[in-house]
Amino acid sequence: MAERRKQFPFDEFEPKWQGHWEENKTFSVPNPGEDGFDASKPKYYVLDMFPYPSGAGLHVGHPEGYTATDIITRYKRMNGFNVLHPMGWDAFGLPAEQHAIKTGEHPRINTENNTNNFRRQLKSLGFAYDWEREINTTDPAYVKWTQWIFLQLYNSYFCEEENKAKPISELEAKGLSRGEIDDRRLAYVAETPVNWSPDLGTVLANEEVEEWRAKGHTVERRPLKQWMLRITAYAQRLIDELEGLDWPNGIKLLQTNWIGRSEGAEVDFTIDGEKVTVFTTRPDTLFGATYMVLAPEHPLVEKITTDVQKSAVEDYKKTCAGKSDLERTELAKEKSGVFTGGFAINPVNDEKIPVWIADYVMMSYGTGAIMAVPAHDERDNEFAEKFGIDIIEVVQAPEGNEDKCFTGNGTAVNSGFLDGLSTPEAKEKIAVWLEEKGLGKKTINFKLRDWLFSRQRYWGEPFPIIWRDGNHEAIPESDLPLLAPELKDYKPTGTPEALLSKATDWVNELGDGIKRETNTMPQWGGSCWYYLRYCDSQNPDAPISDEAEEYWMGKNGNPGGVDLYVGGTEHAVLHLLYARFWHKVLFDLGHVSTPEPFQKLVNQGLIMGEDGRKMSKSLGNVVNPDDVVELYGADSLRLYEMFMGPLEQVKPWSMKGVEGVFRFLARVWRLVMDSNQEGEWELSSKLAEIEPDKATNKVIHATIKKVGDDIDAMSFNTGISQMMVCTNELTKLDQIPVSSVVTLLHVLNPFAPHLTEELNAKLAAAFDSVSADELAGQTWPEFNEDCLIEDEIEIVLQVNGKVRDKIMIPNEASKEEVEALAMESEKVQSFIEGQTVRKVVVVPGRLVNIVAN
RNA sequence: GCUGGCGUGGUGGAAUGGUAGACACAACAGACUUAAAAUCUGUUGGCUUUCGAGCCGUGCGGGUUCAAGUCCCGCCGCCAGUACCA
Repeated sequence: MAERRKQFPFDEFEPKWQGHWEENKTFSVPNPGEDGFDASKPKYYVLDMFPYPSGAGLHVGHPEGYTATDIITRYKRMNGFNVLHPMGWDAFGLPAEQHAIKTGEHPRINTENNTNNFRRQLKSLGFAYDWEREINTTDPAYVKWTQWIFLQLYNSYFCEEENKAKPISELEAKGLSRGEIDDRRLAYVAETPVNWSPDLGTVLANEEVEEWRAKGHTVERRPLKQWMLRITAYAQRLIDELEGLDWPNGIKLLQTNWIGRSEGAEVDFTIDGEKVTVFTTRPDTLFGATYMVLAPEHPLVEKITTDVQKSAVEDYKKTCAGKSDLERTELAKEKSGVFTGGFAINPVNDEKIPVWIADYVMMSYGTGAIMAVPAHDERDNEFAEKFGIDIIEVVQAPEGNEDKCFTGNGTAVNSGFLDGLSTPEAKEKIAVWLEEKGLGKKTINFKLRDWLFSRQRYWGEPFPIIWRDGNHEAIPESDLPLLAPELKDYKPTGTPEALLSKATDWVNELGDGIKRETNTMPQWGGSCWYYLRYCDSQNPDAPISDEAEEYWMGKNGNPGGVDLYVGGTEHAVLHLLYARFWHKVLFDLGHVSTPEPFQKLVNQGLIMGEDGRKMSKSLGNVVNPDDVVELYGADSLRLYEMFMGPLEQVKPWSMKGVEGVFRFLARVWRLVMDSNQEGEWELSSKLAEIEPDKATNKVIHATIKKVGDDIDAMSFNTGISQMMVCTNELTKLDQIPVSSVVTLLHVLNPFAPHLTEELNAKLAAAFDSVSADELAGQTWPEFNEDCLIEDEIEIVLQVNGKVRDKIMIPNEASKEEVEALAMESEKVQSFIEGQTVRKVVVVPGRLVNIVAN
């Protein structure tokens, strides 16, 4: 295959057209108020998840989603939309910093090299991006606004009454103290146990821990003072407002579960006169609580532990503290715990129940304390059996249920005043009772934790914050962007001290005992709002102008601004949740006009290696897009990625499959071009400016319709197969109507833009009837329903559901006529001979089913 | 364990409840060629066949329907996410 003869000169015309598009800024789209802006056109915003420009370059997975959005972009343009289709770089991040640690080189250098390579690769695929809007999260001009948004968070609080963020100045006006105000900011400082990775030299968000552990780094927990973002304030809205979005149900569910709302009640127990509140979703089982468990880190543990138990409790706490979360889960098979020696009073019956500590109770969820009901909770059951604690049944299972530990809804028993009530009724009654007695109340708990937002690395946005007398303060907006100083080396400090603390001059440059904050923001910062910046990427005065925001993210009745967002499932939770959170804050503060960022979301499926396994360097099954472009051209790569199967599906790569679509494109080429004696390409002699016959017209119009519908439905693979059918039909003709070929080129253009532009230009040069305008600027061909109507149609004849014959009947035949014609069929007759016809079902235009026995 | 998703030829896949396997890959046969590549044409789910055709077939078992790959119930298998969330 090394010396394959090129079946069409893609290596000549692809770079030519790419250069043409670049020079002419074909896909640049002006903003409202700019030259050439056409306000009469509706907008369509198609967004790709922007890549992290890694050293490995583009992977074949990238062009999968990018080609899909590119097809939509070109199709929408041809259908009269102003289409915003931008690209940029999520360029902060650990790999660049790891590289800097190794080489001593500033991470910016490596990042720039990688970015240049990515840009070259994307341009070689002919994507219709508006490169004028290109952004890079590490650009000072971009960092400035990321920091600006952080300050919006810093200067806001969440107003419970109005369920929205409001300016912190309102609290100042109310005369709240500094401490009270700082406690309510959406961006705040807290001392919390964090995931510290000594070899990465940074802390990680809970959500990131697994990823870096998998890469072989160690992560341990330790308490540290960190910047947090109050995402929990938005938990309910983040669930509720998923409703109006056109997202895959699986992703909505994933987010909902991640936020993890659960309804229940808080109940106050007392231990030695000390109040301990537990959270439970089953207050109806309160009479069955036979022990209590506190998280090992619970502040009350020390107080209630008896002298006898002291050393056992201390030992247990030590073991837990030493365990990472991972180890804690790995050991989850076996319950462990220690009795504190203390007892709690159950408020419903004044029973004394033992208080234990166990690592199956988390300090970070609920109140860090539970009432254990071993009869109706599997974990408590396992624990109670192991340690010989009483198990009292308080919910009677419905008839027939044999579960050893019944956790469903039933009827309350052994529960005093609750006896005989159904579980929901009992929950209601006990809640009222608790509230009346001042012993508890209904509550809602979320799994979602506040977002740990600081990192100790270098290659990220510094916080625009200074410390004065132990208090934090925002730096003035006019001082943005605040850029990190140059460092002599990028090695981790080995302590949780941030890397920027090495730059002592910078830290202290403001004098007067003022110190700069030395933490930096995580990579999420830049990626949380990049879709907004694209709308107005060069604006020096604001992250986005109101006018641009209203047009591109605009109010068209949808809650989400971006019309279509395509990317991998790996961002199903974190990125999408974080971006939604920021967007909502900006919405509350009046900076954006929609409550949600992304209206429609599509996840492309992973592309596996040819061996069916995940592509990886170590398996040697990675496909480099550059190689594919070299051998078969960009159009072939684009078309193949769309032809492999449904976009959302996981599917294996096949070089043979690439050859298949390459052959198809070669057939399209040969519809127009022929090689002469000298082996040069010349216009095909079969082309003629003739009216297409009925059959040709039918396939052409069927193709216009099917391809258009399939692009709308993002069923690209079936659209391509229709174009293959169409091409095969045209190839068979002795005389090929030029108009039909031109139509085919129009519908193929979004998929294979280079080839179609080249052929269209060649046809335009030879035939007056062909417009010399670029296809990219032309409109989508009109589809004529009449062309699909046949005089005669084929009808399937079934007897008892089995196909027995096919007949041609006039298109306009009535139901009765169709039935009569069906009964005349000899084959039908032979199958119903001697039987009684019970029923005849006629499906117009399709089939007749005769039921007989 | 829980929550999603998926099971269709040798392969990727196609089928508003209405002809299962479109389109493509691979394979085989033929044409062109000294030959190969490329290209073009044909065959290609299984079984039976008197070559007319017949029977079976969408993971397994049931059901609804004139009609089920598609809808419902119960299993089995694979993939992904998640992990003691009280």
